[in-house]
Amino acid sequence: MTESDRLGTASGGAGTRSRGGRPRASSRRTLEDAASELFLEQGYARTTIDQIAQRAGVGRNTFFNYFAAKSDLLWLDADETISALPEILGAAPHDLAPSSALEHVIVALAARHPHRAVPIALSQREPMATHEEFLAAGLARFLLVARELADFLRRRVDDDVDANSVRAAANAAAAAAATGAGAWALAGVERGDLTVAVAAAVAPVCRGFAPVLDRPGR
Amino acid sequence: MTESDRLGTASGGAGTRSRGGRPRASSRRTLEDAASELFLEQGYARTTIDQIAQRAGVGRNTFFNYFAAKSDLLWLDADETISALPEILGAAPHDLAPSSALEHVIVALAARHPHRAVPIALSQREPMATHEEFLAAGLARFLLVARELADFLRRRVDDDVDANSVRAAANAAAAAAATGAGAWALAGVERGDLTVAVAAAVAPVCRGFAPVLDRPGR
DNA sequence: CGAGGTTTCCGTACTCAGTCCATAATGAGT
DNA sequence: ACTCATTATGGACTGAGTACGGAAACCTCG
Repeated sequence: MTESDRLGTASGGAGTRSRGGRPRASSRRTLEDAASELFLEQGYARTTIDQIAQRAGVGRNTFFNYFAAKSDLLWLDADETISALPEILGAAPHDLAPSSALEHVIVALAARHPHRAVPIALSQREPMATHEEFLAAGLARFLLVARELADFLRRRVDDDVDANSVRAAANAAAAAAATGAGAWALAGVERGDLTVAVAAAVAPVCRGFAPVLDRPGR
Repeated sequence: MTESDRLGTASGGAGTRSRGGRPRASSRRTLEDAASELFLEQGYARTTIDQIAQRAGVGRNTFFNYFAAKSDLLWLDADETISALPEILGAAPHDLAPSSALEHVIVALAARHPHRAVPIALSQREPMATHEEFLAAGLARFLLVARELADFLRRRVDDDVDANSVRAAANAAAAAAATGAGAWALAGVERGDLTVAVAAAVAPVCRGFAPVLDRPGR
């Protein structure tokens, strides 16, 4: 159950198998491994889904049974981390002001990320089209995180706080976090700690939104 | 020259025609109009590039001569506004602190946008895939704006300010602006002023980054 | 006027991601 | 054994984006 429900994935995780039905073969990991190998050998752009499925010894349609798009393969590690966000949101201490809680959960999420997991698309020379595809797929992750952050904030904030301000805070903080994470990922082999990069980027945003979010009345 | 160079567009504007060569037919506007009609009639998803080209009385390849992707048609108005950003950056008063200048230029850009121009993809019921395609294409615009803002900031900021902080500020401010613009676009027929929506979203970010950006030394 | 040169236009053909559908396989529950 | 739910698989299809080659239109220089 480590890999709860993925993103656009057609319910890739076998978390909630009600009962019955043909059991999933272990195709998911096989597909991931085949894709990783091929990406290292030929790069992402020059690897087709047919090749991945063929090397995994599986039909082409089975690929789409596990992944909604080819670009999902570029975000496997990030998805793993992101899937822990709800748990982190639930465990956030209640004595923090909303702006501080926002900063806290983002840093906690970054701390959860395995240190070596940097997307394949960045560690290899890829054509520009691949880079754009990578970013577009990342946008979906960004929006998912930002939505969860906004919901989290909305629950913690006084009722008279503008809903648009809440979303602006969540999106701006998420963008700052993404910037920090991007800088971390693009740094050389001796990149520092992801947590500090993210924290440094997010802190100013949360400070700026503190007057807006933290108990404007009372 | 109103429409300088577009985004991925294969140099759509006839701004820098060195000399010679077959003159462009007036295909660009014809294609835009044909696309608008078809989008209203059938929606974006159910409209193929073949149909657009055919209605415009033009070959299919000519379409890609003017637009790099189908999704570019969803951002024509926004691109028009964004193309004014360099001019706005150049005209920003020099007596402003960097964080205030950042806020100023973003609001000025929003003020430049025509009040009625809201993307077609939002004013019509479209399948989710279209929405995602729309957002992915918007990401390219976002990154373009954020990069220009970061360059602008880097020029205005003291040398000892961390480059990553500069990019975080630019990205967070751009994300806040995009959030405000999105809320504005999604609001009903009686949406208020884009400028105030963007200003309200961006102001806290700039306030938060002020201690980081504005003369840390001296 | 003609000869390059350059750019746009157009048709054709191709690759490949993603969708749809019908069918078989595999197990659980009864 | 029978049903039901789920997965696996194969085949066919759509449509975006690319590549290439050649024709048309206009320029400038001789």
